[in-house]
Amino acid sequence: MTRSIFERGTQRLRGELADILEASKHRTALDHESRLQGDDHRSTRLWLRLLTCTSMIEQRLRGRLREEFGTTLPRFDFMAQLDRTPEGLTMGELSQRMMVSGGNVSGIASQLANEGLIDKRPVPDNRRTYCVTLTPAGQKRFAEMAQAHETWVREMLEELSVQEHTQLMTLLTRVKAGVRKLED
Amino acid sequence: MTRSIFERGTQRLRGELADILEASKHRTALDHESRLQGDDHRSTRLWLRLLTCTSMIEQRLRGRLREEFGTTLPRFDFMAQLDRTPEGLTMGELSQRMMVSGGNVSGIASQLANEGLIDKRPVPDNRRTYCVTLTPAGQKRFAEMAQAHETWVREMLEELSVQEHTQLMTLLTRVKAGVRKLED
DNA sequence: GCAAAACATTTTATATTTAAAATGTTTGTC
DNA sequence: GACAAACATTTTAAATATAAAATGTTTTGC
Repeated sequence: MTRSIFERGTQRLRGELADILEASKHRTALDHESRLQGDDHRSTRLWLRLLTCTSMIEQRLRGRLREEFGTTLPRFDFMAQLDRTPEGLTMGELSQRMMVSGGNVSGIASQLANEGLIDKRPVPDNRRTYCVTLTPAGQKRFAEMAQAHETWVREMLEELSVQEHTQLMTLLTRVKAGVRKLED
Repeated sequence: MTRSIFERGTQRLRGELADILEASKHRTALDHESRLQGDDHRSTRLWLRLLTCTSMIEQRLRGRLREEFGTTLPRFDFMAQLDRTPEGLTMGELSQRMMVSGGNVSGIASQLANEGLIDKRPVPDNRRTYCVTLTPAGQKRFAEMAQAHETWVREMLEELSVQEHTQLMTLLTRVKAGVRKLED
């Protein structure tokens, strides 16, 4: 594999890069990566690219969910987790899986409970925890949304070939493992 | 830094089975992907993997910025964008680059202005816009944070080889382009 | 010129999110 | 059994986020 032009490190190539970035400003939309400096480390570049991709997809999904189902991404995520586990989840498990704080889950749960989309019943042998499940109405509602959601996601990622999907998945597995390793 | 499950010691006196279950829980931590069903499309799997990676990195950075600099990710992002462009940015440009709403940028800007970290001065030939720049104090503060920030990001992504970095970057370029194409 | 449209920003109202404190509950130790 | 520690959850306060309305300003089309 040949070294990237960014690593040859001559002043001239730096200048060329600056020109390319400058020129592309006019046709390229602005995003998180616009904050990059010429001397930023490739890890920073990669992180901002990752953040940009996720933000773009997230905003598109959020808009669609609001327009077509009058709901939000976190509420959809909450219901998706429950749909996956019909036997129910505790608030703590939901918090962990959704990767948000416990207080956040509490708030969303009381909303969904008020709307009759989820059930929250005490567990006999542990009065600290609740078992949260989708109600039949919640299951029905989620099924409709899930289908649309999958269509939207496919639409956004269908540019990639099956092989590229696999490659990207593999690389993200490595990222995930690397970050997880730091969490102990 | 949270201690591992194995070091907590309070629940050690359970059966062998419990330990095995506990151990396997630790191996595969829960996250967004836990909601996946066997029949979910690979695009959905990829999206959730992407979301998980971004969330993990985001949470780590947020915690560090709070602990070590008493600030937040959006404020850091705001300052990073300004540091990139010493000639200044308008509120609208900041909103676009940070990929958040205009009202949001307004709020963060007035905070940072109150703290003397940014300057917001009117532009002579267009009274609708402001030119926002870092003050010298803001530049100094940002420089300290940026160095730490880069270290944290490198730490999280250093598992990947240079080649993997490049591959991942390339694939995310394709994702970005694919999503952008839908935005009109 | 002049009205209408487009623009840049702020304000408003509401919802989301986090960290941390508060509230009960269960477990471990002696 | 007593009691401290760990636990699961909710509540609180502050920050962040959005969408939409409001406020000025500039541009456009006639």
